[in-house]
Parts: sequence; C-alpha cells; structure tokens
Amino acid sequence: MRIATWNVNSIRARQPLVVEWLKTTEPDVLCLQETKVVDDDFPTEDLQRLGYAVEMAGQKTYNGVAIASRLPMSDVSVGLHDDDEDAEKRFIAATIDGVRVMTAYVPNGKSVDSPDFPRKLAWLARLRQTLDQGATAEGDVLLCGDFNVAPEARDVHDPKRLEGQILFHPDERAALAKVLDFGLVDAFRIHEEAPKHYSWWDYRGPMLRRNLGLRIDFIFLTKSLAARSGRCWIDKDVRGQNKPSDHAPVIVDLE
DNA sequence: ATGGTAGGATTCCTA
Repeated sequence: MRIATWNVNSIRARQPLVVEWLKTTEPDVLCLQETKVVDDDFPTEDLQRLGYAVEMAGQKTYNGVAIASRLPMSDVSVGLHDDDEDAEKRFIAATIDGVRVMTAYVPNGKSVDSPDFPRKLAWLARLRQTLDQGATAEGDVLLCGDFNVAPEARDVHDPKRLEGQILFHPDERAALAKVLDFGLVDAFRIHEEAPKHYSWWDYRGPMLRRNLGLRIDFIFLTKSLAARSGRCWIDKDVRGQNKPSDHAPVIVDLE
C-alpha cells in the first residue's frame, strides 16, 4: 500500500497539479492539508474520476483536511477528541485496509511570542490525548501531515539561526516528541540519516533555488507498520513545477 | 536590518 501526505495550500488552486501527480505517483491513499475550501466546493469529481473516494473536513478560507483513497474507507472520524463544534478543521482519520490512517494540520503558531504559540503546544498535547483515547501503539496506526515543527537540527537549513524561532523552538520539539512517545517512528528516518532533506520551502526569496527549507511534513508509523515500511521519500520535484504548493508530498510504501 | 510570495476574501489575514 502506497500512502502519501501533502499540504496543498488550497486544493482548488492546486487541482491540476494534484491530478497530474496522482496519475504519475499512483498512491492508494493521499492525505491532504490546507484544502481551504468548504466540502461542497471541493473538486471531488476530479479525484473520483481517478478512482479515489474522498472524506473531508473543510472550512472557508483556512485549514481543511481530507483523505482520498482508492481502497475502501471506514470509521471516518473528524476532529480531536475534545474539539468544540466550531473548532478549526485540522484532523481527520479513517481505517483503510486495516490501517488506522490519521492526518493532521498542526497550527503554525505565527511566532513564539504570539498567543497562537501556546495554542499550538496545547493542540499537540490534545493530539497525543486523541491517540491515547482512540488507538493503541500495538495496532497498525499511521499518523501523517503538516506538523509545523522541525524535530532536529538536521531537519532545518540553518539550525543556529533558526533555534528558538517558530517551527524550531525547543517547546514545540518537546510537544512533538510527546506525540511520538505514543509509540511512533518517523518513516523517512528509517532509511535516511542525512541532512538537507526538506518538505517545505518559503515562497519568498530564493529559498527553493538554494534548498533553504525545513522538514516539517511527516509520516509516523507504529512498530508493526514500521516493520512493513519500504521506501519513504519526499517528492521535491513537484515543488519546482508550475504553480506549486510551498510543501512537497511525502510518500511511503508499506509491504 | 525584518525584506520577499502565494491564496483567499476584501483592504487584510495567514502562512
């Protein structure tokens, strides 16, 4: 089973690129973040034409997540365990071929001195609680998405300058580590130790051209799935195509 | 010394 995650930064703006990418990459499952659209305006038919059903949790203008799958989906669940009715749409889960697939769009936090920063930390703590309440580390659980945190120095292009800034602050690294303490491993790091692999490059300036990015998009696996993981890679090429998202897809093959 | 671009809804917010 091939599973991918991609922050598309608007599914409507990215629709041609996503369709072409699905045709060439042929994942069984594509988890999407920042769809930025209400469910009625999601380009569902364009994905159905390629054989994918879509489960979504959308909202106007911001956020929005979805799971597109060409294998049957069951037990769809939207939101964190204690989300209010009007909570931002940042989390959706479904069971696919025995795997509990969860995808998250973690709050960015804006800056470390913003009120959004403690809210980001609290959201990650609530994500851990959602895992504890709805899954077990002994099961086949895959948690993927845009986590807006780079876990290690090798995941950022300038760790000295970026240390303590948003996306690379010790408090958010600790909050992410607590999520992983549920019993998850980073699929990309199973087979790749090297630095300079990133999943996001700012649109502004020469960031992509100089490969000045951050690795903030992940596929996390429980032990049983990690044992089944083949290749895991970041499709950087699609970041350089016409009208790209600022994020690249991350893909894993499970045996 | 704090730029720059992109998307979406409306002269600004978020990333």
